[in-house]
Amino acid sequence: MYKNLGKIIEYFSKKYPKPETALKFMTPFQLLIATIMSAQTTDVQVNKVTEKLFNKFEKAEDFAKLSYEELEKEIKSIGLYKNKSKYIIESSKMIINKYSNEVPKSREKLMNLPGVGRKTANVVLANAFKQNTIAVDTHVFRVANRLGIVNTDKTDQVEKTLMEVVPENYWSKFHHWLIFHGREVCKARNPYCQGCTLKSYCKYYQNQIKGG
DNA sequence: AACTCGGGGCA
DNA sequence: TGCCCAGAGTT
Repeated sequence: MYKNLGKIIEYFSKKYPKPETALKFMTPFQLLIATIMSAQTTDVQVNKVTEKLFNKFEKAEDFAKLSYEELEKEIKSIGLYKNKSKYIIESSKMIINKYSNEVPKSREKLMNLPGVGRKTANVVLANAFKQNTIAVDTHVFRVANRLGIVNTDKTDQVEKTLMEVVPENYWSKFHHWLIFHGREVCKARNPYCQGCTLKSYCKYYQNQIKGG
């Protein structure tokens, strides 16, 4: 058991009493598409395009009909739009043809869709299907390593260890907490260690002050 | 294991 | 205006 976890949970519970997904939840299909789009960009950028996009195109059939070029125009502002347009359209086709027009509810099947890796699959499982998972994005990965809750460069190992160490009823909250903390305080570059309440529990900070 | 895809935000 | 940020697929 990671010894500072109680303190960390206590701090986050106060600071973020009711953490929620930044991606606006719609249908499971739309959440899947929004999550595919969110790779290598921010939820803010994705939310800028989804309202208009889902107003024009609602269901898998609507996306399956589009040409790559048509969809590229709609989502250009999120970047990596050629890949993502292809992933979205091909995933839509696969959902229709292979999964009876239902977003699959298993991780294996979700990860079989183009553009869906483990992080995206876990986000969909957690938010669309209320399965208890910890999706490991770059924030979760970085913050968990810095705090010293995990010590690994393997994403799958971060997920595994967090699920072992964090009480199950906190998995979803913990996921959001590390993301918020990673964005606002424990940033990839120039983290605000001085103002961070968790610094006395943080391996990264302790190493910083030791190193000078 | 390294490379590719690409825009927005910010110093 | 150039650097940094954020996942998945391919080679």
